[in-house]
Amino acid sequence: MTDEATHRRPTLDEVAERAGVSRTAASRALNNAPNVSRDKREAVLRAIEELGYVPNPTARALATQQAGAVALIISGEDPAVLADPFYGQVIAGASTVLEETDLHLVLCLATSARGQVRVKQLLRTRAVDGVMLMSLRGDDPLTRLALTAGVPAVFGGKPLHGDVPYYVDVDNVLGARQATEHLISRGRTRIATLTGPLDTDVGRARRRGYLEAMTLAGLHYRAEESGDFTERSGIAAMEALLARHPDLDAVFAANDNMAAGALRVLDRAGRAVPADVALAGFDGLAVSEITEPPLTTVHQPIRNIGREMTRMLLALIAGENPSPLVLPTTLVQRDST
Amino acid sequence: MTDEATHRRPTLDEVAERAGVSRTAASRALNNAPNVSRDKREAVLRAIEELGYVPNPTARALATQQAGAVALIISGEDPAVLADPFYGQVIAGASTVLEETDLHLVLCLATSARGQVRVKQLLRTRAVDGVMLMSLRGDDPLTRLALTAGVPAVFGGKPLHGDVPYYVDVDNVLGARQATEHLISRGRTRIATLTGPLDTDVGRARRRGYLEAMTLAGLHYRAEESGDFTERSGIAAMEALLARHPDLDAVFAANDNMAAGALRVLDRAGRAVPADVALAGFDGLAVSEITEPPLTTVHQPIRNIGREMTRMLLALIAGENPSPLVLPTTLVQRDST
DNA sequence: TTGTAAGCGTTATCAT
DNA sequence: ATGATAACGCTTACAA
Repeated sequence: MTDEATHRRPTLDEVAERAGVSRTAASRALNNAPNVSRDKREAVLRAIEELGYVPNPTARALATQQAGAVALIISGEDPAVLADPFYGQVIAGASTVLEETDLHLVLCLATSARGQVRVKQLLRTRAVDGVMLMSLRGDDPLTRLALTAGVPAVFGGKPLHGDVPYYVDVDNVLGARQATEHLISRGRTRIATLTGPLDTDVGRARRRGYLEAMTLAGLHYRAEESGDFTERSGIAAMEALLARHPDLDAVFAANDNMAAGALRVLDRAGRAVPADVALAGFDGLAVSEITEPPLTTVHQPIRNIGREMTRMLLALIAGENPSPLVLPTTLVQRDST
Repeated sequence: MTDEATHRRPTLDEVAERAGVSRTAASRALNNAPNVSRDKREAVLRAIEELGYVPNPTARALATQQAGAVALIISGEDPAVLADPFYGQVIAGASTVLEETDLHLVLCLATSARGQVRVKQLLRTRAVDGVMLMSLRGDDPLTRLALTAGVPAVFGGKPLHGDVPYYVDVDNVLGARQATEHLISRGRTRIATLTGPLDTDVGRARRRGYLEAMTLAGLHYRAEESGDFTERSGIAAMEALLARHPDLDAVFAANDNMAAGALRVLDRAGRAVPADVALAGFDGLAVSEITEPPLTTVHQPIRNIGREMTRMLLALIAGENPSPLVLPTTLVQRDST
């Protein structure tokens, strides 16, 4: 009603006084506890209304020893990781779940030395009630830190080293195997792969899926280059691959960004896709639909990953003991194969 | 050192006791205030070290009346807006600035009814020391709310209605005009435009730039369809455009996502780009590089927008009175024109 | 059902 | 320089 910009905000004491009750009663009414009489409660609510009272979250947090927030921690080489629309989806998924609670989402990029330090502080000071971590490298000190910080932690994708009790992942091995088997079913035999970073579980798992499929099919052809999931790295890796293995007739890229990069290289090299070289990616990002030709890819339910990570964290905070989750992937065939 | 998971954390009182000083002295040493003797300070720091003390941010926040966090509020139709890599860049920019402070970043999606309510509460309860708002629609109630909440607020892009004192924007009119003039310089005369949402400033501004260029060049051709900055909407809009104005020879799309969609439609319709139809976008997102042909686009320094918004907010919080900022754009010519 | 009083862990004030 | 003492605004035993 009135301009609240300059007005000092009323406290619960003032509400209580106005309602003619004790502060305790006011608090009870505010948090609709059972043990308040009808009339007192109404008096309090009226006073709250009249005074425009809003509770002070910080004071409440101090009293209840709950921060009222959870953090999403994104590790990685540099802040540019966020350019990958992947994270936007995860965040969106997390948000929709948090909306139903009274928890806020704190976003932390642990992508620089300074950022790592800040995350460390976040954990040590227990400034949040729980954390979700993504994109940890094999030797990321954050893994151990998160596990010993005494704060509920769930991981998005298993870290490479160290067993973590709570995580949400997709079956990367199976997905990659299916993509490779699909390429094989299209009659390809000289199938190469563009791997992700081999110091991450996801990078290794997708490579393993490729190898499994090749082995199971009795194919002995092997050709690989690794990248870091960016399109740029896909370009470099594909160039190297083409130089070293000019006879390849198919490529399984560990994600869509790298596949998009590979596509450009193949294009420039005059290799028709899929006629000369069949190409499959992983993720099911928007980019896979807009390339020419659109990419066959292994779709993973990214939004769900964010949702499920958050649900798991909430369960953990509530004192439950949720089981790790492995979400399914689905092969989406498009014109690149 | 010890497993802190179960151990109760020491308080400042305990530090003081251990150091044999008053809590006041301990507090002073902790925040390295000037008025502490050398030996007392050292004793305190030693005690802090030995006890593994970390200050409680909530208690500090209550005492100092500062939340220790700022919020980035993203409005929009649905949570899918985050799929746009645009926001990832803004977030990355904001993070790099916040890393140098002791402020956390709270991310809020005001994309659902529930989300709007939560943002409202965030503002009313003053749970953060300042807010940055993006993607507000013309009639977005958040605009007024943010301005009257008594919390420092900076806007990313001017809201359509209502003058806001603090914002970071790019010169959308000029950028769009340059893109259109570029198309004209390539000999095109029947230039159409795919606009953004016309209830946003950015949507209208880019349309205006198009109109200005056409008028200045004495071109009377007019053709437009509007979308919502998604690739999907670009497809629909381009289809409509092509149906109604089959004679067009160039298109200025209000952003790269829509341009990418338009490209697909043109492709399917057998219109060669740029031979038959020249196509330009806006943003300079990664997508503009990977289409075939790559897109001519108006590049805006997205990362900087996040950085500058944050800097402006910090200045505001510090009690300064920063000036609004309009960042420059640059035309990047690629093969689509 | 009600209220008193004791926290929660800091910082800020004000004498000394 | 120093240290009581009082905020900060809420929750929660505990007693009545």
